[in-house]
Amino acid sequence: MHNHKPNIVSEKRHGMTLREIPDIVVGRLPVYLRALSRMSYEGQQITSSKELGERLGISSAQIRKDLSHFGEFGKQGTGYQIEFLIQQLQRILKVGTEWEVALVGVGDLGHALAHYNGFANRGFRITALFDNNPEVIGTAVNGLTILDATKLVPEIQARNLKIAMLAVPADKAQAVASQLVEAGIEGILNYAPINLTVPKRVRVQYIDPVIHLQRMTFYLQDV
Amino acid sequence: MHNHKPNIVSEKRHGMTLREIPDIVVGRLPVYLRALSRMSYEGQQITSSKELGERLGISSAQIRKDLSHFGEFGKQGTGYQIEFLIQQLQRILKVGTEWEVALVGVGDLGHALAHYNGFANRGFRITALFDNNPEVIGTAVNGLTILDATKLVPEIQARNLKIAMLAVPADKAQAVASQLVEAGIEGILNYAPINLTVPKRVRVQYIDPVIHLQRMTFYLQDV
DNA sequence: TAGATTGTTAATCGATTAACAATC
DNA sequence: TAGATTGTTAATCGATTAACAATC
Repeated sequence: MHNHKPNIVSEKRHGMTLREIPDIVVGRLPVYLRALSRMSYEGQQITSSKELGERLGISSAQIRKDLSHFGEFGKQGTGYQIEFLIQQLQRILKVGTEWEVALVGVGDLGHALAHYNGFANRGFRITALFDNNPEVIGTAVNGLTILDATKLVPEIQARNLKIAMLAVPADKAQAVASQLVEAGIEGILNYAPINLTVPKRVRVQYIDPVIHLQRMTFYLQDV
Repeated sequence: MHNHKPNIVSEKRHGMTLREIPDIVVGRLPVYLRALSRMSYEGQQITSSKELGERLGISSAQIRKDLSHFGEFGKQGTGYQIEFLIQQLQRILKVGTEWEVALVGVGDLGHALAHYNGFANRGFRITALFDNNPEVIGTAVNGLTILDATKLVPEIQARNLKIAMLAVPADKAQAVASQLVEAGIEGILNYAPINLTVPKRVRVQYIDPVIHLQRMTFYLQDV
């Protein structure tokens, strides 16, 4: 049977009770972190829930409530020290140091991901590339040698990787995902336009541009 | 002031009343469509809300309720004709025919998107490429000539494009987005890791892999 | 001090689910 | 017919917001 209760996780010891963190709150924290990092990059030192909310199209109350699950990070009358709040969110999200990430599938998209410099300073670094195409195995992309996908399980185990990006064709995605699970991967970022079946302990996030486009066309006038 | 009510849209005339469709429901329809298309591709002809829900990790009641906003598409005792339901969802999402899409920024990611064959048959086709790099302007990618980004507004207007993908560096994204709005674009799929400010009538969807990764690491054990 | 903003509470609002009559 | 499944209702559950005491 499915568990239709929201996924929640215990986080803060609060007096004697343990609070639970709704998934939807966790989902907003990276967005807060990204906006705060931008503010910091632009030289700003302090912000308020009101300002941050206006930037993100979120109510100030929601931001304060979300943060309150984890502690008290602001000052009445003043707001939040941006650098401090960034540090706290990095700690909460466990992105204070870098996670090493495996990338499976080095086609066009895989190449783009391997070259992407947007992972740096945000907690991730691709350190292993896999493909099953004999013509590319052994070649280097962005300084990393592409490994044989048949060695995926032992290589990932040996490196103790916990996160993988999946950029293989849709009809290969489930088989590779199962291998990733076997190798001990606990989080999969899936670019294949297909729903994966994995054990409950493994987190899957989906990126499919068409899903986003179709969410927009619903609201557009037919041409 | 912000409008913090959920975005809702009138859709179905239901007796005398007009129903409103919550954003969150609209967001699930493309996921249903993708799964149904997969089932159809695999030769299946009929499904039920129970089966579809189990595939997606969603309750059957939710699927039935979501669909009920738009009409009655199933048969008691039998379930849903997959092809028929696909057609209905395509109509509702307005992806029965192809939308022409502009792509701005033909770097690594832009190349991958220009080559991606996952848009075909799902309602979208990239028909215009723009970049500001003189070395690539005029060259072709996947049969499309890259146009000068300084011509973005008149070109998009002339072609009457309504949707654009934004794959430029973060520090250029807001400026380009403003141009897209000026050109009459009504939906932007933004790959730059930054929040865009656009008029309310313009829909923005965000794709930032790091956001997804950070949503996963929250739940992982620190290494 | 006066003004601003936090963290939190309680109320409101909306989404999800259980249950079932209808019916294929 | 018996079994299965829909579409819908009402109840439950959870998320958001308004409001405000606390306090910087």
